[in-house]
Amino acid sequence: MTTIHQVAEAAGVSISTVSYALSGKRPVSEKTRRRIEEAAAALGYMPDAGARMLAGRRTHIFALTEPLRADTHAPTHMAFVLATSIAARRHGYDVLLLTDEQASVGMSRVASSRLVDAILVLDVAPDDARVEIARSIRTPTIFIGLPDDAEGLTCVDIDFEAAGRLAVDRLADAGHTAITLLGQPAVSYRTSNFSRRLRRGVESGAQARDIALETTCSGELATDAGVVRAVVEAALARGDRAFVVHTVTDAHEVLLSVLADHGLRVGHDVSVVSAATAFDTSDLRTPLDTIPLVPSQSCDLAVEIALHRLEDRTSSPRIHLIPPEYHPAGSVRTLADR
Amino acid sequence: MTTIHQVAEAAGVSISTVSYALSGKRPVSEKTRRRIEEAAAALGYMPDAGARMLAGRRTHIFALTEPLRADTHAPTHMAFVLATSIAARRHGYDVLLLTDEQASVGMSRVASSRLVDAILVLDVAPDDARVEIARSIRTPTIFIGLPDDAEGLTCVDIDFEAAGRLAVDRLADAGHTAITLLGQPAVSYRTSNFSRRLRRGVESGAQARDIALETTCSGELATDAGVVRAVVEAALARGDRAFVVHTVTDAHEVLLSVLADHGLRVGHDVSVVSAATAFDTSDLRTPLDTIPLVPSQSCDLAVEIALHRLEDRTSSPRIHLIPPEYHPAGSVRTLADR
DNA sequence: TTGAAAGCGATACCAT
DNA sequence: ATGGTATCGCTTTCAA
Repeated sequence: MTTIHQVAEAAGVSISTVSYALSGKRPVSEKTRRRIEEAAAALGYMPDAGARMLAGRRTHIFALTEPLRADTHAPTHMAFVLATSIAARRHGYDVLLLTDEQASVGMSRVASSRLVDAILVLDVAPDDARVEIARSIRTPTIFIGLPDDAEGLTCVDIDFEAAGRLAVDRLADAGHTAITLLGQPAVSYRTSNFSRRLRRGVESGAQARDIALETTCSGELATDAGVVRAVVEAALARGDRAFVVHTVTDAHEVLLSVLADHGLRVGHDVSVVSAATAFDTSDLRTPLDTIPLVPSQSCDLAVEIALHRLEDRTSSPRIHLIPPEYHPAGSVRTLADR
Repeated sequence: MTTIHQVAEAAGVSISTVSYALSGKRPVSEKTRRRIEEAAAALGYMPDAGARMLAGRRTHIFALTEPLRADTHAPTHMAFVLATSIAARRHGYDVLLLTDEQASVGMSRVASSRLVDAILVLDVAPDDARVEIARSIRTPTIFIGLPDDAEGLTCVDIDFEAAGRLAVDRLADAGHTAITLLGQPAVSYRTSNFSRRLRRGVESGAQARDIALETTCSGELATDAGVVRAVVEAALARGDRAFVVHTVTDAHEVLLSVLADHGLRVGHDVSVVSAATAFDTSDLRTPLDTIPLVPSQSCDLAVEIALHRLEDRTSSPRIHLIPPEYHPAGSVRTLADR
């Protein structure tokens, strides 16, 4: 093992100079800095993590809590974990996993043992148990998602309400007067807040634009092709020609296949907007207008806020809502087609 | 923050006694131990992670490297991460995530900074780049999976070859003389070793039992319902009435639906064994005999081996293959049905 | 611009 | 059975 002493000796300087040269926390003459860097590289020096944690005020580790619920959509979840990890590494941070039902206990543990500098909370439930833990510890905690009671918390999330309104606005602009929301499985409205918020946005958007709205679920526990098919058939029977889709891939395909069965051309006879989807809709048979859910947006911001909180301990909690983006792909009919 | 000194003072003993009492590494009289535990609990004492890492020879952290490839099956992957995390926590260990393409760099980093005591390697590819990294570092590294060249490595995995043979044996015992292996998507045979090993086991089993074998893939890049349907139709046309299924959920459903279309009763007219599946086949319309892939089996063992390696640094690398288990559910025809 | 040295908070050895 | 203390390798103040 190479220590800072050996690097110092090799470079002919003191250990403090080595420390400062490598951390950049104090100006070091160009020449000695190069010597130190060369020595460090030659010896394969890497500061001891434990020593750094003990002496410094940073551990360079974030905890990431993720309560793997049964209804967790694995691919989306993984995308968030990956995005968080990449964002953290970009700032020299590693990610410690706090999985399973022990997430709450784990938070207290890593906080009081000073194992991590901050905690990032994924997959936030409306009445998340981690909320009260977060309030009880001094370790900065950032929620990626919005619980019902966010008092005193720092949260980062997409503005799902705005996303819902945005989707409706586009459809209303295209001249539609009746919209069907093809929503998440019913269980999602019980366990997640983002689905509710999106639905609320769609509802308020419809009200504001005087649109007739039908909101539906894509199944009970999971997305059910039969349910989706029935919902779409009913919508078409009502005369609805505009859909806001907020669910997983499969339902998109069912929707498109039903529309095709009816000989309806997406972007001409009917309009479809896919809202808050984490996957790539360009793989679908018909490209869809999307309001994408980009994990890196939330995760990058969460990491930055965490770091900022470490710099400035006095900065106060806040809710950061990221404005939704609309990505057109021709699936909403234009004025020319009316 | 509570330190060991404060606990010592509160309990009226020295810090070394506190350390020993809490770690149990030295006998401490029943009475003083209770006093110490009470004081620690009252003060909410939790040893400082950095100090422990520096002073002790353990960090109590495992690294878990996972290269999230495009074809990674997210739910299965998550199950392995969860199983590892649970096994680690059971021994007082936390799990540090090493994601993305930087997995190799990350391994060297956490090894030379002594951030972790051992590294667990998930989702092992046949020619995994992490193999050479593992050979170049001193940190004990356990592969959960088997690379082509495992020389000098410690690996834990299900014995997929035995699983393949087992599946064939059961079908042969039931009197079948022709079997179709409904395999993974083609890409899987390029990126994973376990699919190859299972196929090899099926092949050698078929040879040993003098069974006509047809091996197929369930699509090119991903499981493709059309391909699966065609494969099953072809098998039925050939007269095959026995299937070994080794792929994800969807293909199972397609298989069952085709069989139903033909009026074939699973467990009577046809036999089906699902091999090395991580998901719950009892959700299918027809329960299937399975040779389950239980993540906790591999992960628990991997963690135990890692800990053992830390105790006894001289213990030599080894490949640990876990024997497959056969779980009957009535989907293989019995003698009575012939 | 650089160096010396005081901690950081545990563990574990050496005493008693 | 318990206590004193050297030690781990770094960060950071204080001095020069």
